[in-house]
Amino acid sequence: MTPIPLTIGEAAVASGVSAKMIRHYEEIGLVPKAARSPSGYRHYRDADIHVLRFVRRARELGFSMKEIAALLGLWNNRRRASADVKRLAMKHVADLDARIAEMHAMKRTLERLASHCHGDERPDCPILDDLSGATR
Amino acid sequence: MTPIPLTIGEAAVASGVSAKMIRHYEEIGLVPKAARSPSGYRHYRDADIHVLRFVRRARELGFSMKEIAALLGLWNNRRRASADVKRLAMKHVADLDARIAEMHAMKRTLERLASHCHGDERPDCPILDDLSGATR
DNA sequence: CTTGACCTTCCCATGGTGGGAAGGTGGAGG
DNA sequence: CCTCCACCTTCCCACCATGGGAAGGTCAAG
Repeated sequence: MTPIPLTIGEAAVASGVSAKMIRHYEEIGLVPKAARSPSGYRHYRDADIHVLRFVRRARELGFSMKEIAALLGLWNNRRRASADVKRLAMKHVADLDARIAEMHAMKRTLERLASHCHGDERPDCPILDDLSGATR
Repeated sequence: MTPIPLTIGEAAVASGVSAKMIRHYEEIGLVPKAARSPSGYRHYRDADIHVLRFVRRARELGFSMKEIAALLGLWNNRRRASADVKRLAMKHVADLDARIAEMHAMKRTLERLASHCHGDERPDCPILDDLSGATR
């Protein structure tokens, strides 16, 4: 019943983080250095997989590496205040909002320009006119 | 009345593209190589500034460098079909839509998690629970 | 014992952008 | 004319997150 540790490839499958990225996360200090077998192979236990999954999930939610480092710190700190976690999350929501608004503005502009473009064989095109600075 | 060419710094101010980026655009072949003074200084005429402004505007609308290269090609091709421009623009709108949807999904998830987080001194926090894979 | 799948480290690429070092140029004021 | 400063040049490095691939070591199955 000794828990057999996983190799990095198995850990990648188990966590959903590529082996490349696991090494990278270790290198930049986001996750602790993995234990090594006598021959130098990294090996991973349940707790390590857990951390990797945490990182993957946070990436899926769009957190930056710095934010994830902070989240991992809070996760590992049993005396954290949930307010700190919430603040970090809401800050990220605000960032998302800003980026969404920016892209939405681009989208609106493009749709407006495209709606005036006949989109046929003729060369004249309000989209290019806008880009070239005409009539602005 | 000979048009005095601008230095790269002046071109940067006139176009809104930093000198760094002007050199970069030239290096990757996005814009043609600038003419040079005898001492090697790049110099820019109105037409060149026009191109740089085109690039800046396209970047503001979120087009990638590859897309901008294509747009510049169409811009310079008097026999272009406006349909080609429109297709490129609408493809970009679709890309924006996809990214917006992705970020919106992140936002929704985070808001839901945060709404269940009391955000006070206590350590227990549904946000961290979700990230750590609990109750999924 | 060979073979093939895996592991290791190392370097390079992406996409845009910026910082900065080391050295040359140009123009204005003394 | 000389000096000074702002500008120009090229070159390398950094970011963030990820992937590709080379060269060489390891392990297990056949």
